[in-house]
Amino acid sequence: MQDYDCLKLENQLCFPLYAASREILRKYTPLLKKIGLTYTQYIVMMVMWEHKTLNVGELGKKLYLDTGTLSPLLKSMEEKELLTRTRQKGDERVVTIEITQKGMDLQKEAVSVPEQIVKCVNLSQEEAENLYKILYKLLAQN
Amino acid sequence: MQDYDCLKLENQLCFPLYAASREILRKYTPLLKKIGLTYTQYIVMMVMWEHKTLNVGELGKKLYLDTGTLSPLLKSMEEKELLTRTRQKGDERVVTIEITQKGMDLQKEAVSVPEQIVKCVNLSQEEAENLYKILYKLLAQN
DNA sequence: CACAGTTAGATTGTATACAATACAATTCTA
DNA sequence: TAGAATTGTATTGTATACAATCTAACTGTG
Repeated sequence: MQDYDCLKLENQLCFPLYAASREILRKYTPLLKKIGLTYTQYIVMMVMWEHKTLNVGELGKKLYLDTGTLSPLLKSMEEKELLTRTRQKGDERVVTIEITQKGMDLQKEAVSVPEQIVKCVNLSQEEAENLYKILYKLLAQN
Repeated sequence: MQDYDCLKLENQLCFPLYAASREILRKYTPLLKKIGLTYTQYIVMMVMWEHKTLNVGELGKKLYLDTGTLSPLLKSMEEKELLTRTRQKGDERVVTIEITQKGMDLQKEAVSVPEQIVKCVNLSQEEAENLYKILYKLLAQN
């Protein structure tokens, strides 16, 4: 006689993590659409706004994304002239990503996005900090 | 002179949520592959193991998934004979999902999955409970 | 220097997600 | 009760994710 409680949805920690992630993402989508970005493109831009130039591997490490996701994503963002892709002299295996002026200009339009998200996520300061800490602890285990 | 700190990746709450969700999912994938399931199919099975029969709408509400995801998913699970789909008599719009014997049998093989996941997620009891509570608070805001 | 091993990205194949739209069945209402 | 809304699913189109595989470039070694 086996106990299957561990297989109940409500006893899973992964499920609310997965569901909450998608719910929040769904809130971003319409806001980001106004400035012509998807969520994944948005987090790439956040890194690029801060660092200006980075190679594909470094970007992947920061975003926890592999090249199967990044390669086509970066290609399409290059077509939209948000960034450029150049093979690195000295080591042709490495592709350097650099933000363009057009990409930098987009930052001004993006500031309102986090502001609007905060409004519809009602966590106390303490809960938010706690969540942040625990999630980064999870991420550090890789 | 604008302050763009709110657009730094490290100041986002959504990003670690999104990244941690994918990291955990990545840990499930190889384990679930052994019993022939993907993660999304697994959470459908968790609901079906508990409820045996449910319609598409109810399932979507429990899993926070829309029909665009569920329809093809349930169809492929029917082909694998894990469940059946039947139009409801009395209201032909409703599709009733019912778990099959083969689907029920899979539960025995699945119990080891959460056990193995727990081993590679190192949170204290308190952190886990806290995370659980905050995530469900987020989910309740929809 | 030849070449095995490694590394950085790109490609392919499979499986989601979800917005937007479509559609058929049901219910409401003038 | 006929037509208008509503409801429950399905379909289409777009954009990821990631495992697995591939390929070109680089590196270390005898």
